[in-house]
Amino acid sequence: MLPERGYHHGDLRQALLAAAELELTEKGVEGFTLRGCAKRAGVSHAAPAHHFRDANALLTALAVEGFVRFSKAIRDRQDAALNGARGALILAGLGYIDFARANPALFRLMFSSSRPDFEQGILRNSASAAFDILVEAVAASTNAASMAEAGMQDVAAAWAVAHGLADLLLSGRLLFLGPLEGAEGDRILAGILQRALP
Amino acid sequence: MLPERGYHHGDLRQALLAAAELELTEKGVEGFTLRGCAKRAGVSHAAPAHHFRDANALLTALAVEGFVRFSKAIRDRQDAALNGARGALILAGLGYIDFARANPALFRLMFSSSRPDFEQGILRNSASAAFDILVEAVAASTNAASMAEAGMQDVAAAWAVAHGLADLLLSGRLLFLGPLEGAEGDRILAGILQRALP
DNA sequence: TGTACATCAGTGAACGCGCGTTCACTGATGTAC
DNA sequence: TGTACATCAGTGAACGCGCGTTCACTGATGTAC
Repeated sequence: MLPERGYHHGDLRQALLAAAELELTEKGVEGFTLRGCAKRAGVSHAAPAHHFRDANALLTALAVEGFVRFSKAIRDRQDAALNGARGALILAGLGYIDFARANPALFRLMFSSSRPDFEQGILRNSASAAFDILVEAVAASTNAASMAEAGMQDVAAAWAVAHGLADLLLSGRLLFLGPLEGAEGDRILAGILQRALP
Repeated sequence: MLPERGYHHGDLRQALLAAAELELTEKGVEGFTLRGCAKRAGVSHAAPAHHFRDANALLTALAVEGFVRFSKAIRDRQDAALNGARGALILAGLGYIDFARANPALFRLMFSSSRPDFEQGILRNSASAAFDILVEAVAASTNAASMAEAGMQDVAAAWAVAHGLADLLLSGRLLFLGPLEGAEGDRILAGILQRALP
C-alpha cells in the first residue's frame, strides 16, 4: 500500500537517489547540486540532510546502486551465452558497454569521478563484486588454475578492452566505426572484443 | 629578453594556461574556476576576459596544448622502438599510459570532460593528429593495406586497450597488479598490451 | 627625435546568483501506559 | 481504546561564500606624422 503523499514523503531516500540520477544525467557530475536533487524530488532543499550528510554521500549511495545494477547487466548478458566460456566473456564485455551506454552519467560517476567515497565499505564491496564477475569470466575462458601474475594480466587486459571501448564510446571517440546501435553494433563491438580479449 | 613584470603582464595568455593546468591538477575539472586561475597567475580576476571568453574557452585551449604534448609523448616513446612495427605499437601504448600518469587532470580533461569545445577546429585537429599516430602504428603492425572495416576494428581494439589501461590506472583500479612504477611497471604493462594489441 | 593619440591590457569595486548550511519551527508517526 | 509524549521528517527564512560578469578607470604600448 503506497502511503499518501502528505507531509512525510514516504521514501525520500529512494526518491533522492532517483532524482540524483536524473540530475547527474542532465547536469553531469560537474553541475550536480543537492538543491537540484531536492527540487526534483519535490521537497525543500534542507530535507535531504535527514538522509545524506552531503552531496558526496548521496553520490556514494548512487554509485553503490550503480555497481549493483552494473553487475546485474553483465550477468544478464552472460546468461545468454551459447559459445562456452569465451562466448560468455565476450558477452560480459558487451554487457559492460551496454551499461555504460544506457547510463552514461552513472558510469562516469562510478569510474571517473572522485566524488563517491571509495573508502566506504559498502561501495568497495559493490565495486569488487563486479570485479569478481570479470575475474571469473576470464579464468573460465583461459582455463586458468591460479591467480598468478599471468592470470591477473589477462584480467587487466580484458578489463581494459571493455572499459576502454565503453569510455571512448561515451565521449564520442568511436564515430569512425560508424553507428553502433542494435544487433549490427553488437556485431562490430563483439568483433573488436574478439580481437583483443584473452 | 624577458620583459619586466610591470603593469602589463607580458604573456598572460600563456601564464593562464599554466595556471589552469595547476588549478586542474589541484581542484579537478569539477572544482575548476576562472578566478582561481587568475589568482594563480597573479592577476586580477577580470583580466582573463581579455584572453579567454570564459572558463570553457580556457579549458579548450588547454586541451589543445594537451593533445599536442600527448602526441609528442607517444612519438618520443615510439622512436626508441627496437622490435619493428609491433614493438613500436606497444611502445605507443606505453607512451599513451605514461602521458596519462604524468598528467592525470589534463588527460581527464581531454577524454572525459564535456567542457572543452570539440566543435572548435583547432581542438579537433590536435586530437585527430594524435589519432593518426595510432592508426599508422596499427597499420604498420598489421600490414594493413586499407582502412577497411577490419583495419578500423584493429584500431579500435588497440585504442581501447591503451585507453582502458590509462583510465583504470588513473582511478586506482589496477592496484591488484601491484606497483606499476619504473621499468618493472613498464614490463607488466607491456605484457598486458602484448596480450591484447592486434 | 618628439609629440599626440588610439588601442590594448590590466585594476578594483560592484552586482546578482545559486550554492551549502544553519536554525527555529511544525506536522506526522510511533510507543508507553 | 485513549491519551500523553518523544521522536522523526519535513518547512522556509536567513546566512555567508565564491562564483561569473560588468563597468568605469588607468597605466602601458604602438603608431602616425
